[in-house]
Amino acid sequence: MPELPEVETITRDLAPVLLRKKILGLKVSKVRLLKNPQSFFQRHLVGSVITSVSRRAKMILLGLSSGYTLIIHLKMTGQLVWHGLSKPMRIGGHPITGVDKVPNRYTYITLSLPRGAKLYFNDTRTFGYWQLVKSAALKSHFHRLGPEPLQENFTAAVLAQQLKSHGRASIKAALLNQTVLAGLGNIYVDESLFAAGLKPTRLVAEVKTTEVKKLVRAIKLILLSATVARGTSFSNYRDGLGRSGTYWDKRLVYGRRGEPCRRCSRPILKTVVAGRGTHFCAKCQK
DNA sequence: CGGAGTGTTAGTCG
DNA sequence: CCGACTAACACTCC
Repeated sequence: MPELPEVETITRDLAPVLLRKKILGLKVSKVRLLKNPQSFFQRHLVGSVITSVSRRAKMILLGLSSGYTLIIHLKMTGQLVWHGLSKPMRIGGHPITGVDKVPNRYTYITLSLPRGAKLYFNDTRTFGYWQLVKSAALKSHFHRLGPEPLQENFTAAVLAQQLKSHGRASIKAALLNQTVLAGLGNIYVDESLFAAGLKPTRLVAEVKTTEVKKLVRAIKLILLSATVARGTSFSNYRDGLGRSGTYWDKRLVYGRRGEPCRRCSRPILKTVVAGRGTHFCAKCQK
C-alpha cells in the first residue's frame, strides 16, 4: 500500500492522538506479525508511554518511555485505525472491501489506550510487521537505509553518490532500492521518472549529471505534492480527516496504460521493469 | 474457475 | 557486493 507520502500522512494524523498516551493493553491474534516474542512486547510496550511519533522511510516509529521504539511497517496492505470512544476516527490504510468496521477479521493487533481508545492494525495480506528496537540502537538498526528524499540535505550530489555502486541496474530498480533512497515505491518512482523525462529501463551508469539533477527535483516535487494531497489512494481510502488521498487524480502515468500522455498525447505504455508493473511514455522519456 | 496482478521487501542464487 | 528472481499472503479482476 503506502509509500512515503501515505506513511507521512498517517504519521501526522496519528501523532496528536497518540502522543503522551499510555499503552494499557495489547491483543495479538497473529503472532507472526510480531518480530519479537509476544512476552517481549508485554514487557517493553505495555505500560509504557508514547513519547514520539515519527516516520523513517516507509516505517512509522513510536518512541516509548521504556527506552524502546516500536517500528510499524504496513508493507502492501497494512492499516492503522485509531478509534476514540467519543470521537470515532479512522486513520490510515486502504479499504478492505466490504469490511468497514473495526475490529474486523483482518484486525490482528489491537492496542488499548486511555479513555477507551484503540489502535487497530489490520492487514489482509499479513506482510506488515511490528518490531521493538532499543531507541539508542535505532541509528545502527537503520544504518543501511538510504537518505530521506524530502530532507534539505538530499541533493543531486547525494543521489549521484548513492547511485554509484549500482551502475548496472536500471534507474527504476535503483530508486526502488531502499538502501539507495528511502521512501519511494512503485507509484512515485514511475511518476518521478516521467517528471524527469527518464525511461525506467535506463541503466544508472548512463544517467548524466544533469539528469540526476532533474531527477532530484522531480522526486522532491512529486513527493511534496503527493504529501500535500495526503497521498494516493485506490478506491475509497479514508485518511484521518475522513477524506480520500487525492494524488490519484494528479498522477501522470501510474495506472494510465493506454490513456494519452498529458504532455504529448501518445498512449502510456505498461511493461515490467525490476519485476514491477511500470508505466511510461515512450516519447517523453529517454 | 484459473491465472495474473497488487502500493513491499527479505531471502536465495548466480 | 550486485542484481534478478521469488516467496510471503489474500484478494480482485479478467
